[in-house]
Amino acid sequence: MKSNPKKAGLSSTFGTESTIVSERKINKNSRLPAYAQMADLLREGISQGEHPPGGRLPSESALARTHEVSNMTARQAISVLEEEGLVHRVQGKGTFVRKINVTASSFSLESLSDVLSDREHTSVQVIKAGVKKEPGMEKEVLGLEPNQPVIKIERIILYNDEPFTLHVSYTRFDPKSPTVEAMLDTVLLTGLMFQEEYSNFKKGTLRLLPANLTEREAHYLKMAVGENVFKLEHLFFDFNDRPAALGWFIVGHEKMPLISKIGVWND
Amino acid sequence: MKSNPKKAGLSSTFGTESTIVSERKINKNSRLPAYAQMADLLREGISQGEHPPGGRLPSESALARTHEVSNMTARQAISVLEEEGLVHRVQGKGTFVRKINVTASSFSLESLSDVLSDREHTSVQVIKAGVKKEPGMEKEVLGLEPNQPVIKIERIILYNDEPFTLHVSYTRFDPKSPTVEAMLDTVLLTGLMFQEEYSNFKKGTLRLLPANLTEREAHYLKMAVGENVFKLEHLFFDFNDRPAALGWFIVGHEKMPLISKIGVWND
DNA sequence: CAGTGGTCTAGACCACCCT
DNA sequence: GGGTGGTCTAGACCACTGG
Repeated sequence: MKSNPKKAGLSSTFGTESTIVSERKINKNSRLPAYAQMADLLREGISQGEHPPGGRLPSESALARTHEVSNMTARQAISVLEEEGLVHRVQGKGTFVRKINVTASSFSLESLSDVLSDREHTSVQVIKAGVKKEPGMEKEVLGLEPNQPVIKIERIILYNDEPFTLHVSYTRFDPKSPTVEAMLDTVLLTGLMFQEEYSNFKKGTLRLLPANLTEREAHYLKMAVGENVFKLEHLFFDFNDRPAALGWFIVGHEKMPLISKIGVWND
Repeated sequence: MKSNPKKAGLSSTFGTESTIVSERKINKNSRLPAYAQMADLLREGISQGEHPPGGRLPSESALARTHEVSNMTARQAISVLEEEGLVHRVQGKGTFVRKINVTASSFSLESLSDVLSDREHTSVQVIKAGVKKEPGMEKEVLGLEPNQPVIKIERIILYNDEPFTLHVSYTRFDPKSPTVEAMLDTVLLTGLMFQEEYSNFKKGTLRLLPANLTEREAHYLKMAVGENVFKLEHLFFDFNDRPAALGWFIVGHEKMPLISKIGVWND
């Protein structure tokens, strides 16, 4: 199918050689599971206008009947499309093809992940690491008194020996905690950013912001002062639900493209 | 549980009144489905360290046995946690508790959606609308000759009569197309941004970028020149897979907070 | 009321992993 | 081979929607 590109416009859908997608059979001996084949058929049907945006899909039981599978299998097929954001179900009414919508999309950090999990080509360069005793807003966030110490680390993560991102973090210094070493490991070196994650944190929040490079940041990242970059703030909590570490990454947007596809992509 | 906050640290998990989460029964007469109750129990177990990060959950059949439900139901419970990003399954090996990881998160535009779908408090103010005949890079993207016309629209979306976002769009002008009106409707007024979406596009890509307000943008948005903002670019394709509309939104980051939660949040 | 999606069962067989 | 997740069946009953 995908190797036979043709003009598949709304009006040319029913040409002589084109088959009605919804009538194609599924092959139960294929390595591809029945539900996946069925999802493909439905997706193609949507793509070719057989089920227009806003329209209703055949009911689950009808689909199960025509494709000769059980109810649960048909349901699973539809679930695939639902997770892709292509359809949505309404109990008692039916399953409807979603109309395309910018606000329905989401952006993942996998491009960041791809780079950082590639240990072969990634290295870390510590700029500054030590105990900070002066007051600061980070202590407020971590629930500490102004005179309690925190661990501050600044480092650059390099990819192919080129600066990729700058990471600043503040971690609560609590020698009584058995997890402090693990936290340090997490925040300092390997954790948070490599495939083999080491984090012992329970939960966290992230916030993405637009920013401009400061002189200092630009220096370390070998970029121009004022350049548009992303600032990715993080705050992590330990298993006692106490804030335990906060910080942020500075990374150029061309190094971390945030792209999202919506609608029906058949490739 | 949630109304009884206590220090539930790793070492204080097995206090006198706390029960081992995994041994609590599910109530088959509850309005809450069995799989959801089971997912809650597992989530709580993870939250309290019963299943530490990196550890393996009991097998699906074991969980089905101990909770006295069928295999499929236990499986569905685990699927909930998997969709939440809390566990991941490996065929032949087991289901494992994910270690927390910044790069695993994703950011949705629902804060934007919330505002734009609130028709009560939203209005649109068109700055400029017309046919552009001069060459421009937008024509290249749309696959047009330099002298073919495009429709250009600039408008502000207001929320509670305050400027919320600036939208610029270029749409292919193709009077022969039966969908051109629908496209116009989509891009101009209601579509793309309100709950009742009208889009007849098949697919699209979005890209999020950091930017600084230009003088012109700042003027219309009543913000300061140079302020850090998000630029959300979009490109939509019609059902013939031809690029049909492109444009971008400019929106302040405080109006569109991009926040993501990761790990175990029990609330 | 009939039709829809949502949940659930008690099995079955398969693909995969490890020992 | 034994354990794991992945797929699948042929039903059942429920909750919700709309006429």
